[in-house]
Amino acid sequence: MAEKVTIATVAAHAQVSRQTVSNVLNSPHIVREETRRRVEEAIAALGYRANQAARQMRTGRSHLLAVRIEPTRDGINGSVLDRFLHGLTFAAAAAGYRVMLYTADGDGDEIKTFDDLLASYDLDGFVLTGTDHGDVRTFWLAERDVPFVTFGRPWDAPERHSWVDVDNADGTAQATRRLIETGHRRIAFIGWPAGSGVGDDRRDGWQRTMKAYDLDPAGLDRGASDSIPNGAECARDLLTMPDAPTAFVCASDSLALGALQAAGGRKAVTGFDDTPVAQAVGLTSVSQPLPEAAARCIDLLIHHLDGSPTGTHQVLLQPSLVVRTTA
Amino acid sequence: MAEKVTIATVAAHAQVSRQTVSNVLNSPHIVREETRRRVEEAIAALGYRANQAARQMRTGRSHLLAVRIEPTRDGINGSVLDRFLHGLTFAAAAAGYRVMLYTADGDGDEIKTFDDLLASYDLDGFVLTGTDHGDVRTFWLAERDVPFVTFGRPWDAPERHSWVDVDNADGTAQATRRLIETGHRRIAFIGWPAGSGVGDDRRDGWQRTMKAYDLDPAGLDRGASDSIPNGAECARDLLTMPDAPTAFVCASDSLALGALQAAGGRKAVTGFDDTPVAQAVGLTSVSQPLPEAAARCIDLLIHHLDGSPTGTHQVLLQPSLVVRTTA
DNA sequence: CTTTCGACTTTGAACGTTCAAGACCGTGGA
DNA sequence: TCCACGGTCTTGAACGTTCAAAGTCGAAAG
Repeated sequence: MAEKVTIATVAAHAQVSRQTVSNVLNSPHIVREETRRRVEEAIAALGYRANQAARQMRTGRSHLLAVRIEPTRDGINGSVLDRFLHGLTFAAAAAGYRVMLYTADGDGDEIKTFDDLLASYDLDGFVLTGTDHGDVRTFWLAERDVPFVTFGRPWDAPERHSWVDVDNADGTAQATRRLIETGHRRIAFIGWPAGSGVGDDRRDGWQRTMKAYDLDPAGLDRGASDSIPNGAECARDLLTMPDAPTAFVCASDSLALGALQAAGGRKAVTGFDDTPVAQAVGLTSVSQPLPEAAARCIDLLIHHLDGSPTGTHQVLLQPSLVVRTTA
Repeated sequence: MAEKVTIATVAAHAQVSRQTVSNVLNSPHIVREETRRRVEEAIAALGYRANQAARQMRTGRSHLLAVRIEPTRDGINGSVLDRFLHGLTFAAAAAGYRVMLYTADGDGDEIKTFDDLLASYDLDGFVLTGTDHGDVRTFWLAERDVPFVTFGRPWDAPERHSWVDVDNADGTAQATRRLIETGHRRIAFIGWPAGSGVGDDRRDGWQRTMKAYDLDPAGLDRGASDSIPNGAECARDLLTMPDAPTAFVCASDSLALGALQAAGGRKAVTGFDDTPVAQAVGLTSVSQPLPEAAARCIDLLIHHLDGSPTGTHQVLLQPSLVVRTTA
């Protein structure tokens, strides 16, 4: 059908050389006004679009970013990634970049994939989600000067690399404050076992808020791995206390759902992540600004790519409490 | 750090020409056994990986596939796409392809994106999800001989292009059969308004099964757009009937959740899609084999790319009923 | 002994772009 | 008048790969 339109086609049509067309695209200021207009008209008339592969060969820049897509971890929280991905793709497109997906089985496999993607496709950068303590992946990438941004901060050394994160403590603080303001005094926290950065942060938010209101959090704290049954068990355990809690702040919607089941709907419960499940059952939950987080990730990444490679940058976003029927 | 390893590096190391290395990679059979081994050793020793951009320039094949990522439609069903995407990425990687994401606002915008992706990145093919009746996108792609596969069949002309789909009717049939076998006789269907291929198909499965067991489906059928409140309203409406239903087969987990709320847990309910919400609340639901569907999409697409371009192929997969506490 | 053939390998060119360097041209200072 | 200069544009080369065509060599055929 349409013959392939290359820079040469445009050049011929506008009566200039290849390089001038290239200049119009990449350094418009060095081209004379009138020439530039003529070339731009030719580009529009012919529907020319630069071939990325050829450009990449010369410049070494692919305009491709990679993100890992994980096999829906626990079913409930999976859709967080979904929304984040959409935001990334959208923001990347606006900046002239495209998002490529990859899968991996564990960190070791992921590093092998990094290597492969970099060698084969010359990827410009990575967005990592779900970073661990002392994440090997970040060291591998940093060592090779591969630009990357993580969604989730490195808890051991906040300034080691650029990241975007949501203020988890503020999320549970908001939830706790809301419960206190609606009259609750005995407010329990159901979270994950101590040791995970995110989990500890969410616990902190609850604890600090309790203390700020002169409420004693002692004994009202439980930890278990993320699942509905575990949430239910923790809640049941808390309810057998002498001075049993009247409300539960939970570190995830899964745990919250368990608490909700155990409490039979008679207690106030808040979750975290505002997953579709929360929307479905009317669970009050802390919502992360995912589209904005994604956009900031792209911002930071592109800043690394285009701008000065000086230093790292951090962005901390505030979550918001979505109040529904359970609190 | 590591100097760039090109085909020339490998050639020098193995004492052969560039072309021989290329042949080892692309047509090993025309290279002498011993030479091939030597080249392969050099490749391994140097960690060589073909540069896709350069390869693409010569061959016109990018080894890139594109999928649209949508802004989580209704919140509940969103995660279906998530799981499908993971399957696609995984299957594509196994076949030497990578998956690129794009977003679009409506079909018109999507076509503009097609154009852009094809011109800029030389995409090899597309996977489309959620096709409508007489989908403009499929015509546009077919007209330009761009390989594509849809997940979801074209209801007006099943053989117009290649597709992979799940047998929706079989899903609701399984659900209905299960309810009948557990003693229910008055089984209602809550679906979408007539006119959508998928929705009609799901209704058919229920209706046919009812008739197969000599049960009269008349009057037991409701339609509303997908949401929890709508599901609840349909269920309430059905429950006011003289000979009220004891069970509800629903076309989605959202509707099922509504029915569940309206029926107060006293009636049997089945949903569709086995979303995280269903898992969370114990809803019996029809599960689509998403990883397999994704793999088959990739199969078909690659068959179009590598093999003979003769004709189209169709794959219909069977869903399975995940029995939980609600039925 | 020469020719032909086949198996294998190499060479030059090309894909579409941008970099580096050079060419052109009119202006202004010496 | 001549030259240097800055602004503008053009030319050749290169990125890493594969295609097309040509080269090499030993063995079989004439």
